[in-house]
Amino acid sequence: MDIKQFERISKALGDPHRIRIMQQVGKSPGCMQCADIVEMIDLTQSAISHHIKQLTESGLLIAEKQGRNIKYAVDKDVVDTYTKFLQQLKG
Amino acid sequence: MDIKQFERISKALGDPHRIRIMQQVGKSPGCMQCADIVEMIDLTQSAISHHIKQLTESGLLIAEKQGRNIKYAVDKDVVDTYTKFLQQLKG
DNA sequence: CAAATACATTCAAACATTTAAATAATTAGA
DNA sequence: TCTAATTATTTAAATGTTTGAATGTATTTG
Repeated sequence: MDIKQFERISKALGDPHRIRIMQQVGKSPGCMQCADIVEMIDLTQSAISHHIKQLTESGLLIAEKQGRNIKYAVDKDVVDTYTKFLQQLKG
Repeated sequence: MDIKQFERISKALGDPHRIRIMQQVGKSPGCMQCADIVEMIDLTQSAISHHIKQLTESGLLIAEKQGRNIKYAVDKDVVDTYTKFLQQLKG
């Protein structure tokens, strides 16, 4: 992982709404849809769409289109790679 | 670790200068001083002081005063606690 | 095909972060 | 004590992020 992607992921994790989205998607393996997230968080659909975009663009979430819905999942490999970079900071 | 501290740490890690500071402090165990960081990064002393403040306030760096210098070290426990929170996001 | 559903995009306003200049505070050494 | 060295703070400008309203784009269903 390069420093730029580490930065992008850290930024994506630096917002309470996005942290909550990650927690919920993590808990609901494979079956979390955007509409569910909209119900869960007190923001407009637009704002949530922006947040999800940051999470998918950083690589933390994988989006899979299913008809007119989208299913999200946490990319565990990305979390692990990020974790490794982080651990290296300990020296 | 609560969600608020996780957010603070993520934010602190969401900047390329601060990532570099973490990397260098990690590599130079116990003997990194502010002046060394100022030499390393092409920013004013003021800007670097602000960045270091974010890193210490998030808990990532421990500052130890030594005369008129300050010695920095990575708080490995904080990194580990953050890592655990992160791993929980995988579900 | 028309209407409804689900999500994305554009844009502008509100808000937050980053940076440097100037200045302050603390400490060491002459 | 006076001066130099090291780090912190205040302030203001520039830049970046977050948010919602409005609108757009697919896709399903009647």
